[in-house]
Amino acid sequence: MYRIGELAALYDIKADTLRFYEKHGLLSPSSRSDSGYRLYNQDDSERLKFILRAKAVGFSLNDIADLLSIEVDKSNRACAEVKGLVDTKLEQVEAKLAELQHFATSLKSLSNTCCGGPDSAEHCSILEALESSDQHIIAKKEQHHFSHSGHKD
Amino acid sequence: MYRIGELAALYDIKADTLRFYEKHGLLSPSSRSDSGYRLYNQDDSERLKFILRAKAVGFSLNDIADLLSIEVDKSNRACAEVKGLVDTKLEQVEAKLAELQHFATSLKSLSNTCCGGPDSAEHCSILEALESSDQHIIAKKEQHHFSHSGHKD
DNA sequence: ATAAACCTTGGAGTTTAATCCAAGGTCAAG
DNA sequence: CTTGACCTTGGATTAAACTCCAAGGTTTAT
Ligand SMILES: [Zn+2]
Ligand SMILES: [Zn+2]
Ligand SMILES: [Zn+2]
Ligand SMILES: [Zn+2]
Repeated sequence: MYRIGELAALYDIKADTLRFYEKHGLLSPSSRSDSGYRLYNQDDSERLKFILRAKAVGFSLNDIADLLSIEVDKSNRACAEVKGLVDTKLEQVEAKLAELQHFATSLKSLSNTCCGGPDSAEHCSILEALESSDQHIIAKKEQHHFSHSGHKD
Repeated sequence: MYRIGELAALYDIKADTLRFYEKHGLLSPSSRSDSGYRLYNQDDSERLKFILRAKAVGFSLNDIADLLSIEVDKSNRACAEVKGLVDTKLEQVEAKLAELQHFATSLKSLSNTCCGGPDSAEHCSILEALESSDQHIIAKKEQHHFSHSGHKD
């Protein structure tokens, strides 16, 4: 059993955040002490881990609440429905994954166009790309800024 | 040349959002009409595309402003420094990518544990996982909820 | 038995990223 | 030459997700 401060410390968040999650129906402590202190058990802790991981990958608390609260109506829902909800989230994750991969590729080629040398960035191809039409340069792979006239690479 | 409403329509955002980005130093129109209307050119449009893509993958506007505004001090910075900043962002993207992949894997095995059938989700393994220690079930791949006693799969 | 370090509640304040509003100026069409 | 769709500014409001505060109760350690 963890008190609120202990659980918060365990995940490096604030106790306030846990109270906030409780108020918004994401995570309630499974019990309270005689004096009213919140007491979280291992299941609560695992649930928090799930919430934080979902949050870390860009789900809103509302998204997460949807996902976690399917169970309220449990007996009136079919497995198909539940699985559908998870699969919808999965599709969203995969879409985000694709975007992120695209962006990583852009950044990688942006990085590749630059010599990374110690001289002035006056004619740095990264800056040239960011100032105006990045797509132009980002689209060309392995360019290694040949156009760089300000200094030798 | 696009007026504010045109550019906004092009990217399916509000004109207000463009004014907001301008106020926060992310994107200024390259010119104004005689009457003071904002006029955006193709470079502005490409820059907006970059901003929106960065935003879509989870960068805050501050992150994006950092990335876009390296150029202010251009001549006093070395290529190494500029490249370093891009590489730092790239590392962040790759970290996020890894988290997202982890999460997708979790969701996939969560989905796999469920039969997806038309019967009551009373004993649905997805719900069982979400109610308590998800990690337990999420860790086991290809489980296909054998423990499902509520109905046949 | 009295600090120090925790916890309780309710409510206010903060940040981010818009989004809306009011009062007015501009422009093309009929 | 007026109507309607657009634009301008500054300022207010929203929503999400915290974060902080005040006034007080509890626990633990000396
Ligand atoms: Zn260089
Ligand atoms: Zn460079
Ligand atoms: Zn089933
Ligand atoms: Zn199921």
